[in-house]
Amino acid sequence: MIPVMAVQGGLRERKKQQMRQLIFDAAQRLFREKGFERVSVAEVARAADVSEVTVFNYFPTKEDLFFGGMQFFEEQLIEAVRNRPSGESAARAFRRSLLSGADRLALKQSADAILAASRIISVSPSLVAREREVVERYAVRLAELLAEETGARADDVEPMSIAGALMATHRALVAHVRERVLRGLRGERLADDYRTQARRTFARLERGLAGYAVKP
Amino acid sequence: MIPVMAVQGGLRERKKQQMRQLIFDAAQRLFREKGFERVSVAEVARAADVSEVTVFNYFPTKEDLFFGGMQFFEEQLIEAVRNRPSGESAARAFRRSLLSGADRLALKQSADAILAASRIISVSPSLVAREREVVERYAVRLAELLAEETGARADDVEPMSIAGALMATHRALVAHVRERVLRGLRGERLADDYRTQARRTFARLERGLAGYAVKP
DNA sequence: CACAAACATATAGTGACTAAAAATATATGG
DNA sequence: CCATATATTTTTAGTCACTATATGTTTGTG
Repeated sequence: MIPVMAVQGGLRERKKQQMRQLIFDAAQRLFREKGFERVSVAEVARAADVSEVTVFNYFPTKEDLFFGGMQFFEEQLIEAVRNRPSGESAARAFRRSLLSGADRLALKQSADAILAASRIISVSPSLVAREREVVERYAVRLAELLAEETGARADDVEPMSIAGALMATHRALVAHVRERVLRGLRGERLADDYRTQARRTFARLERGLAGYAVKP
Repeated sequence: MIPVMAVQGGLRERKKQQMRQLIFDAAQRLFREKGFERVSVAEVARAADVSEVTVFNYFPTKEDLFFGGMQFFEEQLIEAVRNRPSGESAARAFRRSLLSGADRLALKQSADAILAASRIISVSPSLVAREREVVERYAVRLAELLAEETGARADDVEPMSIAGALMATHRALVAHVRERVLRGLRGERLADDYRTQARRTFARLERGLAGYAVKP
């Protein structure tokens, strides 16, 4: 007998979604109250009124309880490069995608969300490590895309080097914004600061490092 | 009473060195035999005939048992940038330091060491994570150096972006070499391949990304 | 040799994560 | 509507990295 694909509106499927949401919400609340490291998975399980094993059933690692189904911004960056108009370089598309996020940065709710997340992430080695891992995965994907488009050989270093450089720049910008938000910068001034930094850094990358930090 | 700095040749100090070496050697042997994940710290302790707590006394994490007191190559990269001759850019110094390691790569013992290490690291998520962490630490240090030299403001993105780009390139080269070594490439052909890749990638970084992957 | 400091060990515990089996809920064919 | 297959949850038991604490042991010093 062929197993039927779970019906969208089936009770079982709905309960699963609810259960997942229930556990996730409980976890998020606890993390915001006490920080990531000071909440145990057992505690999350108790708060959601399920067994510890069930938590691991929905979220394979504790870090997943924090990042949840978060849509990573890096996804957009890759899509922007993939769908760039002809005549545009990969770096320019990457830059464009980064800058297109600047407007949202001015919103109060964006800054608040960044603030809340930064506070929790920055003091947790395992969350910081997870972020690094995620960025690296996207760097590899971007490198694959670049390799394909430029017709580079599968083991050429150039695509990965450039993908890594672009992702490193993205990360540096994220770190910068977090720092600024933690220091209270908000609204248009935050967005402007971000745009300025992004433009300056990309100007350097696009123009090349040959002229950077030449010893006098 | 002022505590006297431990005498170099004191018995206590010597025993400590020996103990450390004993534990480290036992760990290395086991890792090479069975891989990193399939060796427990308790196992290392038994092999070295010490208590588990003592192992953690000398090596705060299991990963330290693998990397030990390894002198990270990244240290040299930063020193090369710091001590570069006048007229030379940071990227050029970085490149020079990377290329200066090419000769050693041709040595059989280098390739063997790389092979052994790659095999163990690549299949261990925690060792891979540790490597990422180490590289990031050095990227931050390099960024600090660049910021100081260029007189950038403490929170400017540019230095971290460029340091990240350089370190990403270094990592891409390392990944490439490991791949090649795993596939059996050795000696001068390995070194030549490395040099070629390094030169090509740096040519791109130095010339700038504006002309890279421009969509037709 | 006596005594203080450094060091090793035993013991007990926390917390993330896994394997396996039993219990419970849901879907489905008749 | 019921019987049964299937999915999901829970219980239980365990592994492993790592920590805290108390206690024993060794080494340097006056």
